[in-house]
Amino acid sequence: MGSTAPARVCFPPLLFARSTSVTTSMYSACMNTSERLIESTRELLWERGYVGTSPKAILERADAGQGSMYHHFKGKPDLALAAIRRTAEEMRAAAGAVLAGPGTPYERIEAYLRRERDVLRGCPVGRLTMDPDVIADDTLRAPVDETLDWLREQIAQLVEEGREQGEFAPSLDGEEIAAAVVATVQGGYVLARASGSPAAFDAGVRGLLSLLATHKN
Amino acid sequence: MGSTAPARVCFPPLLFARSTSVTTSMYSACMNTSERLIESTRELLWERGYVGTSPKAILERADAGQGSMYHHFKGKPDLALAAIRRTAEEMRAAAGAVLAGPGTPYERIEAYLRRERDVLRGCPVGRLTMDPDVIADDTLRAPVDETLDWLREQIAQLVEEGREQGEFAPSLDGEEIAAAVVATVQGGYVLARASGSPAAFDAGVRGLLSLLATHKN
DNA sequence: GTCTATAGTCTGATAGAC
DNA sequence: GTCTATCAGACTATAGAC
Repeated sequence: MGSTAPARVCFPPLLFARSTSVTTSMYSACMNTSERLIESTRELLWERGYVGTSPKAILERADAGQGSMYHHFKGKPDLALAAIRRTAEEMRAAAGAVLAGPGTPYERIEAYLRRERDVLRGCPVGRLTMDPDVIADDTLRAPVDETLDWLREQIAQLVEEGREQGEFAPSLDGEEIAAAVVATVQGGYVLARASGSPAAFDAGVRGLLSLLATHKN
Repeated sequence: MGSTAPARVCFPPLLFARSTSVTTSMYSACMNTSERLIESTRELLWERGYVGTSPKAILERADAGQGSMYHHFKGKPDLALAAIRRTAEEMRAAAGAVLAGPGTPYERIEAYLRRERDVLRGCPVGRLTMDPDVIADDTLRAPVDETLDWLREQIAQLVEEGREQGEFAPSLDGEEIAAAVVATVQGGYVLARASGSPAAFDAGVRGLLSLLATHKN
């Protein structure tokens, strides 16, 4: 067994915060170069966005040379695409698990809204919408669009389900409520980061839930 | 009267979209250099954020040389601060006018939510929260924080007023509803930019209003 | 006040050795 | 596969002429 051992993710990569600037990635020992490049890019895209992330910074964090990056990927956009797709997929899985979990439709929407989050870091998918180079490139924007669209659809179906079961008032529109729910989360990150505290995020979630709760029968 | 004529804003600078890339600013003829630098920076911060905006791009859009910028401002952060402060002030004035306008508390909140917006451009204040260099610098973050905080306070007071007048249910919490309202707007921009269409923004606003409306008596 | 010239660093990419 | 060397251009700032 040498350096060509199958890639195994030792740590759930984006689940631990990286508050300190380190030269060698904590997981550099247990991933191949391609994986390290993708994970480093995912972290940097989350922290600094696409425009604020340079190949040099990616390579330093991944502890790799220029050649490795241009061997595995066509360039910065190509590597970013791989990173964005993986982040989108991860978010879909995490949100899907909560939304498809146990409980009534209201309870599952509440579980999604109250789901544990690293609020001050923002949403790794949503933040990309503020990146001009991501929005300008349909290929980079697609995973972002699809993920948020999928999320709204899931919640809209849940609202419709709740209406049919009589948990929600018949007057509610599934797609509109879903958009309000997802927007409250995405906007909650904005308020939290502006104030430097998660309090505003939590307040927004409680506010929306208080409005939604009184529509239950 | 020469080039030292008092600065007069010919066009409400940020109210017309700049879809095309131009070398000379439309308003370059009727502003002094300092003003042009600030207005160019405001545009670029809105379009590309702080990290994505270079002094070179600012100077080209303002039709000014390096020397002018470093004469009037200490550097990029100093110029950005002036631009951010002005944008924050403008947003406060615009939102304040609607929130202090005619109508019941609900109607004024509705007017704020339905207020005409260039949705796909996003919020010139809120988008800065996704900029790592803005969040890392308390001086740059302050105007953003203060503006969004002020906005939430205004809406919270409006909700309290509506409760006292019997328009809203007593169970509603002003600060929570205010956070949900502002978050819905900020998150609406995210959804709209992801999908490339203002539809999701409008859906979220309608969803929130439909929840809030049935709390009226 | 405004300009150009210059500087040192970073960006994003290519070439070619090992 | 991975590395270093190299490159043209951009980034941010300073110096000094006008």
